[in-house]
Amino acid sequence: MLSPTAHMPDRFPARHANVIPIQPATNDTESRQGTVRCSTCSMRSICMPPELSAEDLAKLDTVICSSRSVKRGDTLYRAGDGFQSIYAIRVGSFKTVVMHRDGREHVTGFQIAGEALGLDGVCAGQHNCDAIALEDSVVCIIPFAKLEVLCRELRPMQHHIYQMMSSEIVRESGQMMLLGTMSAEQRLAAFLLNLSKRFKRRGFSPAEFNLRMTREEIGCYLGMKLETVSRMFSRFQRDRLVCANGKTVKITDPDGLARV
Amino acid sequence: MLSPTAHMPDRFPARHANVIPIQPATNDTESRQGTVRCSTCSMRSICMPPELSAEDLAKLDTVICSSRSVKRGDTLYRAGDGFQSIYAIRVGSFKTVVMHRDGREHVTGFQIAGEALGLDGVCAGQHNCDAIALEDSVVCIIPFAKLEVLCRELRPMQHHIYQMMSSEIVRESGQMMLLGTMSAEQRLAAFLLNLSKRFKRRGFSPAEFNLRMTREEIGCYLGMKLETVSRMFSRFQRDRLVCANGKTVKITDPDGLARV
DNA sequence: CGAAGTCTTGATCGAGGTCAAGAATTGTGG
DNA sequence: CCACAATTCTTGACCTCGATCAAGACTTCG
Repeated sequence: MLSPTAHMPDRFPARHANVIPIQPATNDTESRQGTVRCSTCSMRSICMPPELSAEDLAKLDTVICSSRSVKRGDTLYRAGDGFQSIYAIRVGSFKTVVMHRDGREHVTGFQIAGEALGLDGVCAGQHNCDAIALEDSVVCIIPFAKLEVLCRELRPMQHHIYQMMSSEIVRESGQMMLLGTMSAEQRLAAFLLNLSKRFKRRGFSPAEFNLRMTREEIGCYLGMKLETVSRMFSRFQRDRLVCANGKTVKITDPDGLARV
Repeated sequence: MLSPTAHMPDRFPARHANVIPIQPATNDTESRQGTVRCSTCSMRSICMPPELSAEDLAKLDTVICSSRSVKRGDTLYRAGDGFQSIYAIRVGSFKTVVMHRDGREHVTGFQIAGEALGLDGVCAGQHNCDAIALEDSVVCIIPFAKLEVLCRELRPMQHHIYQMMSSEIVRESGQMMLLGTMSAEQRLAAFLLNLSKRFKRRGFSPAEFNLRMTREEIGCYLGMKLETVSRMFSRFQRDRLVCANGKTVKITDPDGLARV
């Protein structure tokens, strides 16, 4: 584990996050959002295990007590940055990007409100990818060292973190299958249905939503070129499966889309 | 049924170092109820965190105390099987395969001695893929519920499990990048160099080793057809980067391979 | 030994990449 | 508010890498 004195990359203002000592609430100098409380957060049913008692939640509030705003296009963290915290998205959305030394980029995921960021950093003590906001966003900062302490006390939290990491492993397996075996058409269909499902889970319309990412970013996630993404959208439109107008997408025939 | 001793598959000539099963120091005669001891296992430096005390190891021995033999071609677990344990490979190697309902298969990983299997099961309480032995193998059985208890007591173990899961996330990110952005030639080169590195880590020759998987399995892992795998091997041979003879591979120009 | 599985190589084809041009959308400053 | 520049998106024409089909060689094993 990195020592608490591990230096902060200078592109991050030093007041950020993890250097804040073990002190509850009031001190979040860097947050533009004020105090964060899991105990009263509307996203809790998505972020946290259901079986936490009021007492457990109080403990949680001492660990997760600061947030951070990230403007569209800005990075939450970059590959190589020292790892101190994981993040839960409160508002907005992100993409995670890994880069090969030759400059080749690949989008490994899109994350929306209620989802976690940064789990890849535990492994080597430094982040493995860039996390970039697709729109103005707010994240809860979860200092990982403190979380580990908490997880030794609260069995449900411990299990929940294992589940979160395992889910990410399973998600990536599915994405590998998509990239390894599906046609461009099938990939885009799977992508849209997956987004739809996640929006639905959060109480939004599964049928109509706004894409926060460009065709190029979608392509980079699905392993194809932006022109191909555009062509597949046109094909779906022609086949009356979706009605796509720029970033606005309306899924008119989800079953048909699933059968592609 | 289960063979009492892990034997070396005789189809592999003995002159290749890594063919010799990576034998733990203890003589473990058998499956399932055979005694396994992390405290005296030669793989421990690969499987476990270094900072465990003798006392910690004794605790570990109460959790990880049985092993299981899996014959070539047999499954350790299947997608859908209830999740109870994770596994550490003592001897041999495996592939993990996810299947789409339409029958499409994708190999998500190859695991060799010292590596873990089954972490994908935590998420939904059931395994997400099939784990199939590529050769006669032996795994340590690690009951996950007991491991969780242990991790609440032993900080280094707790952190180690987080690291293992995070490593898997990072590994899969890299594989997604490979599948999403690289040419067939680059994929095979990256695959061979990755295997080489893992063998080296275990004290075997990084330059010469035996593939335990078929061209088809490699292709299914790298998102290409077996014919393409074969063609790429021939191309590397022509360019004097590797000397491939069926399953025997000798990397003659690792730098050249990395530059592909 | 023969059968089944695995590997190599050639010939051909097509999905998706590349290049190009123009349309639509978004953002910015006056 | 509009004008205009910068992104982003769509569509067409063409080309390439890797898939597909096919045949034969080699390996493994009962």
